[in-house]
Amino acid sequence: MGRGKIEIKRIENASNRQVTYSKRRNGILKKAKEITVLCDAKVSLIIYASSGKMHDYCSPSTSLVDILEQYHRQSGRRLWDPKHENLSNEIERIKRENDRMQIKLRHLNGEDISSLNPKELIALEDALENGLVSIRDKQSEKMERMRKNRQQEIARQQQELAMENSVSAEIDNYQRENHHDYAYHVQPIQPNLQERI
Amino acid sequence: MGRGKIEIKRIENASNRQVTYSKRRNGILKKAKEITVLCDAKVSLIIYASSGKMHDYCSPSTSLVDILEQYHRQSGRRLWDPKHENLSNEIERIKRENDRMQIKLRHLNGEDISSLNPKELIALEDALENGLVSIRDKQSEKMERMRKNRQQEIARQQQELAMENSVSAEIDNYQRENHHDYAYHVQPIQPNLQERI
DNA sequence: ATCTATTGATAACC
DNA sequence: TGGTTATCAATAGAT
Repeated sequence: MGRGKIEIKRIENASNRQVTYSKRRNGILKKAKEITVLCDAKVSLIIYASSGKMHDYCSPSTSLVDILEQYHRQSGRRLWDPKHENLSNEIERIKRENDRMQIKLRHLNGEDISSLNPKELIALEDALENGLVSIRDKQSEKMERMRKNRQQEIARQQQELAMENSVSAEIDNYQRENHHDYAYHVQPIQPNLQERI
Repeated sequence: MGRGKIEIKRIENASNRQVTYSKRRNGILKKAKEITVLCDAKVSLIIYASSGKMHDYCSPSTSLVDILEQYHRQSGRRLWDPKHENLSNEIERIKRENDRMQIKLRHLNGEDISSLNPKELIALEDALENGLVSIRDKQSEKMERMRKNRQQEIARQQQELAMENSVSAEIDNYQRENHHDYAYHVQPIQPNLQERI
């Protein structure tokens, strides 16, 4: 229906396709609304453009969930049971992994180890020892680093002090050598200059 | 469209309504199919007559589940029943627990411990030490038990042997004291009785 | 978006 | 239901 007849096959021109999509989509939505009003029908309509944009209609007085539940009952088709099953399996898988880890943790805490054979006990002992060793290594490494930093800081402070002392000494020298009379007047005003710095 | 224009409102005549429903339903289904072909659209359409009879269409190359999942993602509306949500929450919960345990295990192995503060490191060290201590305790306890069992077994065997010896001795005595003549006849028939017991 | 010639859908009828 | 047809509605192509 239009200026010319068209074949029902994919419209190759993308822009034409988009225009047609938009017009027909509105048409279908309108028809859906009409049939619900005219005939007391319940309609659920979901349309996706190839772009991914979605439009939907659901007759008033119901919800998509209702309609899908009815669909589920009437068609016998399982819409979300497969998903349920997947989720359940996933839960089982994770729970098993959980249990394994829990047992491992308990063993590492020295609990429930009666069931272990001697070989397993030795492996467990080794694991604990290795853990302990690497933690102590890291700790002493850290200590060492801190000690070094502290040492460097002390050295730095000492150097700073030495530098300051030498500057004071130079000032003293300068004053003694070049300004005997002047220094004589000044000193009482700042009696312990070198000790204060 | 038809011999006369109609108002879009519920058709009161039930039979007319049914006819119109049937015709329009086919119309919508046809339009749905057309738009999927013409425009690469994905369509899910479910229609219920007021009688309860259902008709549906879903564009090929997808399934209703796919479309509903996409709907779920895009609209954010919850289609899945609470059961689903519960399962999802359960999975999240278990996964979090899993992660926590995984981290703990790695820490106990001495891995990824750079992020721990000194207090945590000390706690970890203590935990490892406690584990080690209790495992070694259990091991030595087992050893002790085995040693004791062995000792008891030896004692039991010794006692048994002593008992056997004393029985032999008694038989010898008996024979010597009460049946000198008889024993003299019998002995050749059962020559080594005391050794066999 | 809007227009409109044309096709397509369908209301009334059988 | 299923078919016919006069009429209305949707829309293809153009602007």
